[in-house]
Amino acid sequence: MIKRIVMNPRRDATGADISIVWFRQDLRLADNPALNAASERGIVIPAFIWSPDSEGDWPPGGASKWWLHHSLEELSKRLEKLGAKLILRGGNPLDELKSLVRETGAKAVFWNRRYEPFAIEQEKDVAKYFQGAGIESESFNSHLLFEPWEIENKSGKPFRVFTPFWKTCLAAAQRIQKPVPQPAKIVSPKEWPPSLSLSDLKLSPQRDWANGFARVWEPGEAGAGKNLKRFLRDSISGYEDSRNRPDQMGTSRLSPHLHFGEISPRQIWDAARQHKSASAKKFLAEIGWREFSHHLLFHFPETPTRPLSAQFEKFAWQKNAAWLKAWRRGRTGYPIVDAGMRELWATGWMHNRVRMVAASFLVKDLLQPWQEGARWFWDTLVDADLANNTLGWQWVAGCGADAAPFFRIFNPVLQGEKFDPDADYTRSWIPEIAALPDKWIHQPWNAPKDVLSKAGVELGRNYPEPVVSHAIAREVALERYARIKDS
DNA sequence: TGAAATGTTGGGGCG
DNA sequence: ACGCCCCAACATTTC
Repeated sequence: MIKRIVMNPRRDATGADISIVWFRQDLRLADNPALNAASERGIVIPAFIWSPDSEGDWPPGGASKWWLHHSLEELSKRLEKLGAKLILRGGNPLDELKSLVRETGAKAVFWNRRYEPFAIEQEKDVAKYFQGAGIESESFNSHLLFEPWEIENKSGKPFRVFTPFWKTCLAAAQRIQKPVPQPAKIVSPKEWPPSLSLSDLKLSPQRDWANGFARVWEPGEAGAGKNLKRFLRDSISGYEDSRNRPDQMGTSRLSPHLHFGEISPRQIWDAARQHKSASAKKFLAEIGWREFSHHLLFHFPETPTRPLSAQFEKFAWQKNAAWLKAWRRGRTGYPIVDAGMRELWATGWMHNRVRMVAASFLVKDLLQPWQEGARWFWDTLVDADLANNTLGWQWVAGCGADAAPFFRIFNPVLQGEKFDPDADYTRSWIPEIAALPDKWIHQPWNAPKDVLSKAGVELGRNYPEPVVSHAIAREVALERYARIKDS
């Protein structure tokens, strides 16, 4: 194909080609193929466009915005060290890219692909426009190990079950590309186009509720690297067991870094596969679940709001605003559930084991639609990711791909006793019952009166009575499930 | 990446 | 010594 030459009077005086790198969920310099493509070509204009109105029904929530603010700050600093600058814009992505091309005389636009339905449409529009305008545009995969259309079962359909999906991925593992190093230098234009300042994007919370976040998290590429290093050094060998322990630092805590692309799955794959243990395989399988969720969202774009299993459309939920509120606030009266919900609120994250317990409780004990839970997580998680969040909630509700059977109902008392045996986790998030002995801390309503009063616990006053009885709620849930089962 | 109900087994107390 | 019962421990089935 012959490239059309576009004369532009404002071309950079050096004559070198100018390319825009449209940063999105790839806020890193290493293993960033779009950035590398641009820097190999010549002058690079790195740009981020804040466009919450172009995110379908899923504009980033408060916690995500907090993270994004700090991640952009870090990316800016890293680019500045290379003599470059991150151009910030707000508005419709295509309009802003058009302006940037016009202002800079850029000849090419590069980006790394996303897989949410609205993001795919956005990219199609951008590619189509620039093709028509004679500007080169190219997108790359850096967000997944494989493209969703590359992995299929023998009849050419997407997998709906994780194990065969992941087996197929592992069999194709030699196709996973090695991470590419970050460009040694980035050539800058003589003059930078206008940029908003970070504070103009208004990503930081008005009220200062995110203090707890900063104590736990270090957004950005450096923080991602530290977490990976710490995990590989301290935790991967015991991961099989410790991953289920919210009272321990047993997980990688890479989820928000992965969501914002501060680290790529290829980098994680490359680093972790050196470890040959069963635990390392388990960890890589978690990267596999992330991969699976993205492939599913690509193939089934309705699933953020609609159950993959159609019969669940008829499930008789029992909407109850008070119960939903109690769950959100961490006031259900079930300590392990409340601890998780408070950890989420305070830090923007919840341990995965506790996510399963808390989610199961909302869906199966409180009979609230899983979409309500997904929406709350979306607003409060720093790692809120449409693919992962959707799969997680549909898995818990039993209505998605490779879902837990509906009748698999977590008992919050047993889960607490099993996975937070010393109750360190529960006590740290629910100080009002911290003085209860281990025997009763996961079920304070069963504690003898004198034990409660000795611990300074007055149920219904400083800690709630259970919002529902688990034993009864379980029966009700099973009965409602039976009603839709064979339809 | 469950839990509860139900079934089975085997040791020990006891007549 | 033997059979019976109880029940804990474990296994299987069911939801």
